[in-house]
Amino acid sequence: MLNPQQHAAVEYCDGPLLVLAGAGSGKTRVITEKISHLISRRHLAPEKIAAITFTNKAAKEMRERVSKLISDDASKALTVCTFHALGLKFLQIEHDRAQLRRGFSVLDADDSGNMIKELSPKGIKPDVLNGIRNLVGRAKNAGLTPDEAMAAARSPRELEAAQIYDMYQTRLAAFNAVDFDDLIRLPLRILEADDEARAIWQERLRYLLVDEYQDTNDAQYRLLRTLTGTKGRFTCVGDDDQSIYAWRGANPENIDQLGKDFPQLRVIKLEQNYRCAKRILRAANHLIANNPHVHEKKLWSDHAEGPPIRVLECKDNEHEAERVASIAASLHEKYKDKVRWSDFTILYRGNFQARALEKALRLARVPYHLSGALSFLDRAEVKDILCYLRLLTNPTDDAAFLRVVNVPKREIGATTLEKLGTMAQTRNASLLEASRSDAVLKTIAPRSASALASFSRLIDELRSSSIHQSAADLVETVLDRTGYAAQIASTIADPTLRERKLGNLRELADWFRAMGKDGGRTGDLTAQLALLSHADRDDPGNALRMMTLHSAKGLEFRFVFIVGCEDGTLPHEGAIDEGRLDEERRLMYVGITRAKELLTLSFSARSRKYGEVLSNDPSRFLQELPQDDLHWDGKDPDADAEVTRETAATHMARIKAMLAGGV
DNA sequence: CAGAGGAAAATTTTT
DNA sequence: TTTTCCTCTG
Repeated sequence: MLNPQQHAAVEYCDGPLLVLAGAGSGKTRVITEKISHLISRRHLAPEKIAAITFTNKAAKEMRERVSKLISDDASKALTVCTFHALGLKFLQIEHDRAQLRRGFSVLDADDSGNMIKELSPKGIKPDVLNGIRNLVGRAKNAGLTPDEAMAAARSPRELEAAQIYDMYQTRLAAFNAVDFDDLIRLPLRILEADDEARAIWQERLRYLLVDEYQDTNDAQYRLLRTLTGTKGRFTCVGDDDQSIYAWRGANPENIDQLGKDFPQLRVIKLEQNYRCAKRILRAANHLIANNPHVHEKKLWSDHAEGPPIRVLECKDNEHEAERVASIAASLHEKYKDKVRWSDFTILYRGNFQARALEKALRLARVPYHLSGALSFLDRAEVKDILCYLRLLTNPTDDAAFLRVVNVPKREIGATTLEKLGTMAQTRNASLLEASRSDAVLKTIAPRSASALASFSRLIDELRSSSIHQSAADLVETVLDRTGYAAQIASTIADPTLRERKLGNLRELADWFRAMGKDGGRTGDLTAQLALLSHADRDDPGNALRMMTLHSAKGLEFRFVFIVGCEDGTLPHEGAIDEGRLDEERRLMYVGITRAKELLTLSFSARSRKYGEVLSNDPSRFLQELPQDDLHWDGKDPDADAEVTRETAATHMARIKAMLAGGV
């Protein structure tokens, strides 16, 4: 049953709509119900509807939920994907207008980061390099061309970044490749400039629903605006309190921009929380009240009060991990029939924090699933094979060429490649083309030249056989014909490791099989896979989930642990230094509001960084919580059982004194 | 050109 | 402490 506000949000389809939806207020429900409503009551064809999310995980979940409301055929025709995936789809159809050739490559963040590094002065300091990457990304997200970025540069550093941006785009064009930002920027440029394309796409997508709207950046917002035209056939759902991506260019002010660009905008607030126990919600509201607010909203819940929020005070990370693991295990034991492992989650600020937890969970025999950390798509062997596929479908992809030319070892080293690179550049040819040319090969040492020649022959042979093969079969062929499989067999002594690598490659083939069910070119599938590079393994099963606070957004769990509640970790020290505490606070808010029943916060007095021991203060956010709802558990492990409540204020003072004195 | 061994850096969050 | 990168040797 929908509440009146949700109902109104679903029914209102005549103009632009903004839904300000607090945490746990049923916003995904509104979107899925609305899709169903548009199809069955408004008779809109499902292929003309697109629901846009920010993560693949959210897209997957939304598709699952909506498929229960509509027919299979309708579900298939519907577009449910991320902004980036929509951009990719656009470019694959409109590659001519984007001046890309079919089979263009999508570089992941690693590839593009490395390319910018190569274009920067060598010996550059890592933080300066990161600054450049940031500035380049910002220019792209603002929808600026390299020329515009150079004109807009206000400092020597910005000018340098703009020049690197220019070289970077030139190189991408030469490689027939795009990066993540281009997946938004290029479609936007085409739609804004090309009336015909705009008309086609506005007709093609008649209604847009955007989830997590507060995370849109400027380019994404313009894309939305351009796609929906002046009529504004869209529903945006967002929550300014859950804006946690400003660091990568998200602009939460897009929420206000909507009202300026669409004066007819209707705004509906969802304020009833269906997820959290009263106490948990009170803590969240209390915390977030410390942030400035443009849109006041008062979230309420009619759930039970719930138990106090536990705060675990620990000696060090290991101790913290052990306690969290043992509390989880005893809860699971205590409520055996009523609780599943998948009801638990442990959240943290940075992926590195998972390490200590993993160890403790293994020891406690708790089944867990790590989401987000080095997925199999990030593994070297999988990336190698993907680069082979990229090179096969896009012979000008020099980045892929460089990655695989000497894998497995073919005696093609740095000197040879440098020479090849210069030759290719003067002839305006790709590296693969250059290594096919006799004139080029003549200038290279005979041994290396013949190695290069046989490599290019190998690629050409593989390409001709690739035409008749599915992507999954092609993976097998590549493994076999390139000698990659043989290399794994001969060079890796450890049988477990060898099996893991081969298993990863088999899984890659499986992915292609699953993705290619409805057809699709190998090149297109490879590009799609680049977008999945993180965290989207299928069903983790009945296991405790561990993830960063960022990737927890949109999810809910009965039992939530947030570890590392220390100043310097959460809030992160960089954020403290730069005075960006609001976003850190929202991150904590997101974490707290994931919990339905039980919330446990923990911090440790000491932690090891690079082997060095540091002492921490408890997170300042702990003091911003309603102290009456907290239950402090001291360092003594026995205290984990049942502890007398101490007033939080005295306890906090004692901890501070102890930290100041000790260590 | 490849592998070994030692020095230096690494930890914020993601499409 | 662990991982990555660089240099040196065969």
